[in-house]
Amino acid sequence: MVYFIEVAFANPIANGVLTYHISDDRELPLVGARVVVPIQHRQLVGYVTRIHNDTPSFKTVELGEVLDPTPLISPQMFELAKNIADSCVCNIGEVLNTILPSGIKQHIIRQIRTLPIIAKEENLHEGLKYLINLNDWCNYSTFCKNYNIKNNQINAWLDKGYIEIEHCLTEAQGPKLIKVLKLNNEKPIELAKFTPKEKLVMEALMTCNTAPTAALLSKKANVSIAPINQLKKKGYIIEVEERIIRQATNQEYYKSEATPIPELNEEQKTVLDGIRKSYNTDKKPVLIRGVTCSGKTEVYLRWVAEIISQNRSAIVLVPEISLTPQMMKRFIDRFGERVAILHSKLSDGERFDQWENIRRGLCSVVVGARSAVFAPLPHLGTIILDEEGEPTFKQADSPRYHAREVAIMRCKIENALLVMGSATPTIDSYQNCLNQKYYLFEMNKRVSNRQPPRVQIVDMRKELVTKKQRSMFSESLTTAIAKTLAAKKQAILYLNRRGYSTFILCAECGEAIKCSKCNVSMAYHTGSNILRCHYCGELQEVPKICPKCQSKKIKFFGAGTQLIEAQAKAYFPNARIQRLDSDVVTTKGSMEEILDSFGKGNIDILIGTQMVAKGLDFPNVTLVGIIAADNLLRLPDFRASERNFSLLAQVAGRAGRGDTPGDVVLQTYCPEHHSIQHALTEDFHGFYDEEAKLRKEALFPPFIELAHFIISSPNREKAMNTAQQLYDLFAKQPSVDLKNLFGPAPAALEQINNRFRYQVMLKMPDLNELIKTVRLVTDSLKKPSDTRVNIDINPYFMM
DNA sequence: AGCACGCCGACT
DNA sequence: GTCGGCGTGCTC
Repeated sequence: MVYFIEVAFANPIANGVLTYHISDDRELPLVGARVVVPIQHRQLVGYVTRIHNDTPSFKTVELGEVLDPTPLISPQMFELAKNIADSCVCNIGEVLNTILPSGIKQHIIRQIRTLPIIAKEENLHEGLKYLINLNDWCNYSTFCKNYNIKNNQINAWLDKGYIEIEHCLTEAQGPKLIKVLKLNNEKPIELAKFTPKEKLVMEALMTCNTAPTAALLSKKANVSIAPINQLKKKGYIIEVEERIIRQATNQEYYKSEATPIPELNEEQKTVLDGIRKSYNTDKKPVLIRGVTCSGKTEVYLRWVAEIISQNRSAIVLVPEISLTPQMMKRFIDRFGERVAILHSKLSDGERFDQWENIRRGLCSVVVGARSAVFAPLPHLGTIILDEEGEPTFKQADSPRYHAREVAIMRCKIENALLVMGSATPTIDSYQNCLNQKYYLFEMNKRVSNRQPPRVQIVDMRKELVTKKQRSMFSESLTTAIAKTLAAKKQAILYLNRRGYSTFILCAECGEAIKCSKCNVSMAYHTGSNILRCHYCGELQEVPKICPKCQSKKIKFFGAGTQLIEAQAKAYFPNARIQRLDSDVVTTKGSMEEILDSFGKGNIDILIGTQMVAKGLDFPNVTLVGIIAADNLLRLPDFRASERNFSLLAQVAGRAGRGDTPGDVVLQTYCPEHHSIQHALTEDFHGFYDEEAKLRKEALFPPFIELAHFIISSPNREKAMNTAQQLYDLFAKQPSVDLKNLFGPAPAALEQINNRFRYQVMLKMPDLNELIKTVRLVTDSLKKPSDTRVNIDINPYFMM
């Protein structure tokens, strides 16, 4: 019997899968295993997606090496990957590639070297001379690039037999090994034969509890490395390789202080009962809507403890792990070494180690950001999704999955329960509660009956008229800060920087300095005194004269956190002010350091972006100032109101977590907006009713299913034509209602990284029907190879 | 006519 | 992604 193996790749090649055969003397690989396969005259790593014996209509090639005798992807995870590929309308190879940590993945590289025959030749190419001199394998692509060698040149050399090319697998990150020293038990010790230094070394080694490295031992014995090497040579000491697990968490910061487990209040008990009931019956997802401070985290902790006691495991998904170190701390305090942390700042090696430990069942709890939903835990019992509405749970590039939807699918496959929580659930999830797809529990009481903060709205339009100045601090905010400082309390100033960062403008012609590739204003960074594009990362020096009108009147404008910081320092020269944003937090530790220092009261005013909004709990903070409460609303996005409401509620929740009630000063140019009005009182239901009505009228999710397409190309014509073609194909579909098909139109960001972008949008009442139609149409779309079509089903970012 | 370059599309 | 094929356009 001849078997055929279907293989998928990380980049969508051909129609997603290619078919190979395997000779009958070879063992069949398992589905999900990685394999090396020849593709034209190259080799590529792919994933086995199907094994069958229906002879295909085309000629097949023999399958290459099987990399994983036991697949890293379990059958359940493979099933999950299939579901994701289906619901995101993407290639399963892309999904499998996303599921595996990058540290584990090898890839194929090509190498080149010269053959002996070449010695007879004269007038050799510089590149060949280099290779002869090197007399070893050399990386193919670097070689071609360095000497600007074209493909036909390589082929000519191959024909003449000058060179040869080989494909080989790179090393995976693998476990980290260190060399440690041990006594050789087979060789009896004769003290008389040792020199004095050697004696010191042996004594030191014998007092070690764990095998030391050579460096450690030399330090301990207070000798140089030389006597150690001598002892190794004589055979008294042997060197062995030992695997170490890289330390992924900052132990110092997370060291527990053994806080007693708090009693649950009635509300918390009710919620926990509800979770338990769903788990023991139909396992419908549970949504906890709990106001800030209502004690959701304690409910999670108790629930996870119950799951662990049943010998099952838990995944806890939090927005972005670095944003909520306090949440991590609480899980580590409660569950200690059984907790694995997965976050974006792990190196490939650290990630590999964590992943491997998880897969072996050494951890019962995984806390992590979006991609932790793929953590390979055996016996999964529950997934917890905290802050369900956070946009970071949606992946921005392919596969454009939402962690919530993946969690739902995974729980179904593994017979586990999804528990979601949020102070401000998305309209989508709340609607699902109303439709009985989720169970809803509400927590309206604040733990230990803390008072909600007093909120004051400042209409910045009036402020501008009366004060006629461009300060970002209103009268009310300045007064409130002064009062807070006088009372020796702390303040947080929050700024949503998006679309509002500092940029540079010519006062003469009004032209902003724009990125040459993306056509957006470049952001100005005070520290490095340089301009940077937020979309492609391009750097540029601040020009002395305007590139358009040659005027020298270049002016700084806008209000990033840096400007706020500068203004705050001017207003309050005696206050200790610290900025906390992604520019400051570049190293692993500094976020924790800043928060630590803030917690200890060494900072009076903390100024920041999103980072200060999430889950921070500092009792001494009595004032929160929101600099511009309506920034988000200017984005072309149907979820903007929802996000704004949620952000404001969260930021406001930072005030008054101690015994004194807090104050919130909210500065805005549109105080009447419903997202701002309801945020005042944390009135989710009021907001929900209004927003749901608006969404229903405008026909946006969750009242319809939406597919969004970005068509991009370096060539404007091609992007436009492909977008038009896509529109026309949809228009021809009987299932498509023309009044629910939009575009083609220029995308909100028309040009990014030298690519022109157009968009098309399609709405349909039924999700499965939508996915089917999108798959059908995009498969039949003929497009130039440099033109890309990004598909996003129920998008979160429509830029 | 001969060659260089760039675009297109097939790859199992 | 990557290479070969082929069409276009320029030069001798």
